[in-house]
Amino acid sequence: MTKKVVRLSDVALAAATSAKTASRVINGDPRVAPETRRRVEEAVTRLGYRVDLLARSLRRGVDDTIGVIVESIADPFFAAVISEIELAALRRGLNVIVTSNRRLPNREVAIVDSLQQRRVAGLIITPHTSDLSYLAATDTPVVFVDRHPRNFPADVVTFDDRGGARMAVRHLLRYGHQRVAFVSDDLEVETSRNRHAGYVDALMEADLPVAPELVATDCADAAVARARTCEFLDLDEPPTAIFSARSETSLGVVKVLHDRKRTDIATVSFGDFALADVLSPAITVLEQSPELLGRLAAERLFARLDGDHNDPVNTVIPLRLVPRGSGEIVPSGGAETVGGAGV
Amino acid sequence: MTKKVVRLSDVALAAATSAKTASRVINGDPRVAPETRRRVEEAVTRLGYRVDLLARSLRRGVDDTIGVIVESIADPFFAAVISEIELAALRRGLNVIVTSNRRLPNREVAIVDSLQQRRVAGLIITPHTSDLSYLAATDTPVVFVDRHPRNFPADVVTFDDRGGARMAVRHLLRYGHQRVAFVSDDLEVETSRNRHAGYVDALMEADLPVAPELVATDCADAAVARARTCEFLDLDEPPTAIFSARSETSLGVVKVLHDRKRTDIATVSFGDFALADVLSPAITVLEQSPELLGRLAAERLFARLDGDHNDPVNTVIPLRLVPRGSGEIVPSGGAETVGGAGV
DNA sequence: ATATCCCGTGACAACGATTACCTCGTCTCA
DNA sequence: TGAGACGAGGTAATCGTTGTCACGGGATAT
Repeated sequence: MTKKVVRLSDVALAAATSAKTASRVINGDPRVAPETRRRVEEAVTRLGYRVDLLARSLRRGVDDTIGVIVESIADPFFAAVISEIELAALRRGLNVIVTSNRRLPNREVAIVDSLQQRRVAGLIITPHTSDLSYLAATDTPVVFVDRHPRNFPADVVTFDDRGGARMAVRHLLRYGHQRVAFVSDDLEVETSRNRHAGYVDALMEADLPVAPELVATDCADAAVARARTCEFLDLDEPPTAIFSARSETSLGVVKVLHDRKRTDIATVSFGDFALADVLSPAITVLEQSPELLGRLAAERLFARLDGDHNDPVNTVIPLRLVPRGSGEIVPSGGAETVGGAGV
Repeated sequence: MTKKVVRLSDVALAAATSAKTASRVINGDPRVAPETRRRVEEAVTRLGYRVDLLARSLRRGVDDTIGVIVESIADPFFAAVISEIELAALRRGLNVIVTSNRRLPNREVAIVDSLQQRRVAGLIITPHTSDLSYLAATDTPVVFVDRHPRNFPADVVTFDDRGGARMAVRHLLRYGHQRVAFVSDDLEVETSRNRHAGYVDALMEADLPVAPELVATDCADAAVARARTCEFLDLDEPPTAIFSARSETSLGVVKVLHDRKRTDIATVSFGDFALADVLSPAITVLEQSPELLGRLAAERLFARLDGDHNDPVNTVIPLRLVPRGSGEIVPSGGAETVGGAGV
C-alpha cells in the first residue's frame, strides 16, 4: 500500500558510498571524484530519489519559500500581483505560499505566524489593520505592498494614491464639474484614506466644498457601490461626476449608470479593469500596474535575501491617467437644469 | 542579531517537565494533569513558543498543506477557484501552496514533484498536457479539476463542457443563425476540445456544415481572439453569430464587435465575466461557477484525506444559459442581404 | 626529508518535534 | 489482599538531510 520512499541513505548504499557524499553530489559540491559522482547519479535516477524538502529545510534552518499575504486572491488586482511574484520567485527557484487575510485582523496575525513557523525565507504582505511591528524583531525579511505597515519602518512598495486621486479629480474639475462624488472602501484601509485625501486636496484647491452626501466610504464590494450610486442619483442635487477609488467599486458604479441610462455622468476609476475600454462611454481610468507592483516587491525582497542591510526603501509607483471618454464628459442636469435648457 | 528561537525543550525546562509532556499539552492530549498543563501553557505564552512546522511535518511524515496547480493565477476563473479552495482549506486548518504551470509541460511535472517533495497532504490539479499517471502509484490523494488527467482514473470535477457548448450553439441556431463562428483556445486543451465537440454536435443536429473559416482554435488570449474576430468580420460571408468558448476570448470578441460597431452580431460566451451584463447588448453567457468547482474539489480531496478509498468519482457540474440579449439577436446582413430587405 | 596543504571521503551529531515504549503510583473490583 | 486498569509523565529512538570534524594519502613547499 504505502510506497516506501527512497532516502538518501538508500542512494548511498546503492552507490557504495556514504550519505554525506551522496548529499554532496545532490547539492553540486565540486569536491567529489568524477567516478563517485557518476555512481551516485546513476543510483539517483535508478531509484528515483528525490530530496525531502522538509528535512532539508529543517536542517538548513530556512525554507526555499516566500510567503505572500493579500487581501483576497480572487480580486483581479491581487491575482495579478501574486502571479507576477510567483513568476519572479520561479526564476529564482523559490516556492510561493499564497494566503489571504480576508480582512480578518486576527487571521492576518495568524497567517504571519504560521508562515514564520514554516520558516519561510521572506514575506510579501499587503497589510490590513493589525500591528505587525513585531516582525521588525524577527530576522525574516518582509516587504509590504500597496500599503504601509503600522508603527514601524520597512520596505514598502505603493502607488501614489493621494497624488493619483488628486490628478483624477482635478481632471474632472477641469471639465467643469462642481459636484464630484467619491466612492471608496472603508477609510480604515490606507489606500482608501489616501485616495480620499487626494480627492479632498483637489476640491480644496478649487475652493469647492466637500459635500458629505457625495462621499460614500463604505463600499467593500461592488454591491454596496451600486447601492450608494443609486442614492447619489436620487439626491435632489445629484453629482455630475463620480470618482471611484477602486476598480471593484467602479464595477458597481458603472453598472448603475448603465442600468439607469445615466451615462451622462462623468466617471473616473482608480484602477483599470477588463472591458473598461469597451463600454460606451469608455471609462477613463488611473492606470496602476499590479504586475509592476508585484515585480518591484519581489525584487526588493530578493535584495534583502541577498543580504542587503540598508535602511528600508519606500518605492512609490506613479500613476497615469488614461482618458477614454467617461472622464471627459461635461456636466449636465442637476443645478444647471434650474436656469438652463432642461432636458 | 539573530534571534534565538524558542524550542519545545525550552518550554519544558521552564515548565519543569519533559519535552514530551509539553508536546502533549501543545497537541491537546488529554492525559496531562491540569496543574502541569497550566504550567506548560504559561511557559508557552511567556516564552512566545511556536511549533516548528517543518520539524513537526518531518516527523509526522505529512505536511498540513495541500498543493494547488492551475494554469494561471491571474486568470479570474482560476483565481476564484483558488480562493474557494483556500477558504475550504482554512476551515480545515490546512495551508495552501498555489502554483501555476503557465502551460509549460515540463514545469507541470516539476511542480508536482516539488510539491510531493514537500510532502503535501494532497493535490488539486488543473492538468495541462503532461502524463501524470505516475501519481496513481503515489499515496498522495489527488483531485483533478476542470479537466481529466491522461491515462489514469482519478477523482475529477469538471463542467459539462460539451453539453454546455451544445446548448449554447443550439440557442443561437434557434434564433435563425446559420453561420455561427467558434472561437476557442487550442484544442490540445481538453475543455476547448469538448466545447468544440459540443459546437459540432449542435451544427450536425441542425444539418449545418462546419465551416472551417468560421472556426478559430488558436486563441490563447484575448489579443489573438481579437485578431481572429476581425478576420471573421472581413470574410465575404461573415458569421452572424459567434460562440466564444472561454471568457478570456470573449473579452477579445466583444472588444472588436464594439470597436467595429457590429453589435448586430449575436454572441454567447462560455463563462461569465465582469460587466458582461452592463454592455449593450448585455452578453448572453453559459454560467459556470468557479467557486463551486473549487468547493467540490476541496470536498473531494478532504474525503480522500479522511480515508475514503472508494473508486474515483467523476463530478460533472451542469451549466446554465443566462440570456441577456447578445445571444438573442436574430441574423441580419450576410447571405440574407442578397434577397432580403437590406440595411 | 619533513612539514603543510588539499582532495575525496565518511562517521557522527544536530535540526526540533513526535512516536513507541516504559515506569511508577493509585484506584477499582473481585 | 492481589491483579489488572488507568492516569501522568519520562526516555530514547526516529524523521531525512546536512554541517562539523577527522582521516589517509598524494602533492607541494621549505
